[in-house]
Amino acid sequence: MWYDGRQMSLPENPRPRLLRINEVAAETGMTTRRIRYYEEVGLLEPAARSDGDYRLYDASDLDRLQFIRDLRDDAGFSLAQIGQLLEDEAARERNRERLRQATNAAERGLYLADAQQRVERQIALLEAKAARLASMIDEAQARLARIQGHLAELDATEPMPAAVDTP
Amino acid sequence: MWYDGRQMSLPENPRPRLLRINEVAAETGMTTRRIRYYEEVGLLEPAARSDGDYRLYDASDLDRLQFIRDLRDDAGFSLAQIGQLLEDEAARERNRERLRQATNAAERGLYLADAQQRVERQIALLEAKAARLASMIDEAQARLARIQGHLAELDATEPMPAAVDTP
DNA sequence: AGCCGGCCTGACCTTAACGTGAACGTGAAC
DNA sequence: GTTCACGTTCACGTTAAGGTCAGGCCGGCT
Repeated sequence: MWYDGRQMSLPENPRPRLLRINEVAAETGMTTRRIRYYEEVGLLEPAARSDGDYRLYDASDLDRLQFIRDLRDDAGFSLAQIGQLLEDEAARERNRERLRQATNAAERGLYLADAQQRVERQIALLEAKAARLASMIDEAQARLARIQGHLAELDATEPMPAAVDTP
Repeated sequence: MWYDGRQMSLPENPRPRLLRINEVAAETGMTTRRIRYYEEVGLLEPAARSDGDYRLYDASDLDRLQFIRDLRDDAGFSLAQIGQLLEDEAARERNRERLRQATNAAERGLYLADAQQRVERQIALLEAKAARLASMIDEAQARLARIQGHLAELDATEPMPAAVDTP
């Protein structure tokens, strides 16, 4: 990649530091297979490929992978749902490019408005899930209260539930 | 609320009205196969079997099924995790029996204390999940804020994003 | 007694989400 | 230039969570 010293002219590059799949796996705690699988089902495309077709990931790919894992493990979404949440990878690629050479402000505005919509949808879905969870917690607490009520009732009529010990 | 078929003590039996699997399926919106599968993996045992080996479910079974579905669909737990949450079915059966002939108050107290512990564990797990979800929502809102910040920045330097129309 | 739909078990089929090689190319080191 | 760990694709295996018959009993009605 760099041995060909040419190109990437312009005012000094911030050295993107692309990672190969094994490093990504180490950093995210996922297996390489899993990362490739996510690509296979369209969840993320590596930022680039090396000369010899190695996958090369950048920081945004790492973030995306973490996000996918959170959505799966914490929020419990299926990969299909996650795919919908993240919208299609093609659009992301287009946007990535569009932003990179964000020639004018209008284009940037379009991209940002799009991103805003997506994030808003994500938040809505997450909040819906959180609401359902909250109501489950409410129910559980109601059950707990009833149980504790019964216990109190017992304690009132009985002297001791014989739990500590009586020599 | 689901595992205590208590009350109904003494005077006149309220005719338990047991349901066959198809009725349960209709009421819960699940398939019969699914209900049998949950039994197969130890999530719930029907309250009884008929003379000819038909599964017969009572109200507490219905509640438990609903609870299982909530845990799966809303909270996103796997059936294995749900199994752990609900503790083993054998214990439940023992408790059901223990309670039915709740001879003395001390026994009732033991049962209730056990139930209390279980519900407390359930609540803890649900709240942990809710917390993770909440932090994901926070992150998403942070992203949203950043995007909106960029948009505001654009609006400030640019006259119009050309969205309304200019004749 | 016969009917017929519901129920039973058992067996195989399916899909999602990976795991586990096989066979072969890469690339930085020695 | 050979080595050897790492990478690639392709293919088949596996587990969870059911779906879908098949063949054979119930059971309520006539």
